[in-house]
Amino acid sequence: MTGSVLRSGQLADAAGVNQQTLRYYERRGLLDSPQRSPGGHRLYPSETVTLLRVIKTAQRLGFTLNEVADLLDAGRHGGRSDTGLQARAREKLIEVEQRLTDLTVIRDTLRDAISAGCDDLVACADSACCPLPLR
Amino acid sequence: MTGSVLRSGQLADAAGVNQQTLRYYERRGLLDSPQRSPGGHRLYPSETVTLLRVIKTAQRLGFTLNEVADLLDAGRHGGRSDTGLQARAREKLIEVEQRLTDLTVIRDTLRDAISAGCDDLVACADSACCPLPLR
DNA sequence: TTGCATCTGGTACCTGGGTACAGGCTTACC
DNA sequence: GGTAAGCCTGTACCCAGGTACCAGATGCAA
Repeated sequence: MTGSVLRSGQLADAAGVNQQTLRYYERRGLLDSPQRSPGGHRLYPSETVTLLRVIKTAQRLGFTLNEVADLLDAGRHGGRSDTGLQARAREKLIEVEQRLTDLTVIRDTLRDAISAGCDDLVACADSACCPLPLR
Repeated sequence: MTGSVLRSGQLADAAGVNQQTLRYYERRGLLDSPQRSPGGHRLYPSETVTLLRVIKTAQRLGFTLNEVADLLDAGRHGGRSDTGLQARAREKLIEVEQRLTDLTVIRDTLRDAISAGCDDLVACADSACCPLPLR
């Protein structure tokens, strides 16, 4: 069932990814070098579609491609929990929470600037009542 | 009081910015080309320190340098409110709120993955009970 | 066998926000 | 007027995550 083979265009279509991106991921170590046809064309096992979905999911969770590559490696040769997904997800969660905090401050500041009626940054810098944190 | 003149190194120090960044901002249109000494050295009016603070503040609020440049231009030749800070801050607020929503989903997903004990992305992709949105 | 779609490697380019370096000129201070 | 610090231009490079283009080779069906 999963034994079929895909050419790069088919894989790209199936995974919703640009064909160049496949070669890029191969260079980055996210995809193994696939089998080749006698003429040199790449032949991917169909599981690669799943792998690409995994990569895209991890990216959406905020992992960089380097981190995704590490994560896949850790999975491949059964690293224990200090390098596995659990530990890394915990670290990433902390990063995401920090970013949420920062963005919340930014949102509140924008709201303050809007309700204070600020309409010119340079003028605000001279005004004592502007809510913007002009350092 | 504000009539003094700064050389680029002094301005960079006063504003907490790299000296190359000043030239970069000049190229990008954020800073006007300053006066020059007879030998060609840049001489900035001391108000430029304030301007740099304004730029840094706008950046912290999530505006790109292009947007900051527009914002400064709008302030300079008194554009009315469809191009002023008010309108742009409202647009930026919407972007920031969207980003907050996205990041909240990401945070919740990370938390789910952690509490479900996921430790291998590829294995999770085959498991029906994994909470990760492997599309 | 012809003809078109697809694929190849290599290289260059993109956005965004800078930073680094080289080789030469200017300025400031003693 | 010597010397050291500071500044000049131009160019190249960095990060991340791709995308675009090229000429030439392959794959596949009729």
